[in-house]
Amino acid sequence: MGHAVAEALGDLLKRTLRANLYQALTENIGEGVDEVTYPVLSGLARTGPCSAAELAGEVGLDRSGVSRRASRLEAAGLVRRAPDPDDRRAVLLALTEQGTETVALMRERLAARIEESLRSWPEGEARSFARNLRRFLDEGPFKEV
Amino acid sequence: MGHAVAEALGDLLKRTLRANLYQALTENIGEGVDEVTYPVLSGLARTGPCSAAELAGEVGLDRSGVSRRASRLEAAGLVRRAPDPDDRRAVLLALTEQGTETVALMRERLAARIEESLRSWPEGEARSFARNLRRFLDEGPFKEV
DNA sequence: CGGTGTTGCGTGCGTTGCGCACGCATAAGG
DNA sequence: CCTTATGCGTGCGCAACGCACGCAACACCG
Repeated sequence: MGHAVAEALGDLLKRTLRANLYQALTENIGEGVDEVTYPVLSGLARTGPCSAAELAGEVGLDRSGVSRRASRLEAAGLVRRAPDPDDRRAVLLALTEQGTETVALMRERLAARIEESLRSWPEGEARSFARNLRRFLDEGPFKEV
Repeated sequence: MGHAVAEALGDLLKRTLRANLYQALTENIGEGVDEVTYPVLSGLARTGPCSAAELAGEVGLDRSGVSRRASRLEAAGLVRRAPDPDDRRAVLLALTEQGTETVALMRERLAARIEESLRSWPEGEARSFARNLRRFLDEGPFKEV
């Protein structure tokens, strides 16, 4: 049982990484966002405005890497650097309106692909799969790893 | 529905990548295998003895990269380079006995972690989750991407 | 109010892995 | 036999990463 899930997860990772899922999703979406910068963009959408250091923890990257990626996104007009009013050292990264739209669009794309492939599933199974996947994430072996 | 799955998948990828799952699994396992070389080792276990070029397609890497990684694994005694008896240009990569044991051990580790976290699930749900995950992979949007 | 340690940020530097392309050895075909 | 194609390893340039430095701004304290 564990083996079956492990095998499937391995395949999932392999395929997503190999195929550069991000690359497919970021195709024709604009100049600044690519498979490299996307995680920062997406992470920023999850966290809301925050510092590069916090975002680094979120996306599992060094602070400097986040900063550099953010610079690219900033140049593309998707991310804005704003001085923290409470601390003049700090810089808050935030999505611009265009950035928000972009990440929404990409999520829409991904969701559409998934929805499409779930369409042929019995309603109940699709629902239980979604629920179980979420549960596996929340309680499973990757909870805190 | 698609959104829920998309969200969960995003989290899954994020966590596995961030946490360097490979790193956790390859801990204390020997000298030559690390999170970089593991995919080659694992891919070789799937394909059986084959050329670096084939393996490259399997793991989604350039042939040269596979060759270099294989060299490391070879130095560690986990992979063996053998001349192809039918074609003296060709080189077949194959797992040594130690390599086979290593990949088996790592899979065991991963499966154990998953098994552990599935233990608290109702038997039927765990089974259906495993089945649906596999099905999602085989029929889903990552089928050929 | 000056001084000292701390925190947050950007960036230079060395390291690492990648893909591309070259050269060499062998196979295949006329 | 000579030409073309195939398979392999490796040098090279590029990109991204983490580390560590320097600078600016806070915080605490005598």
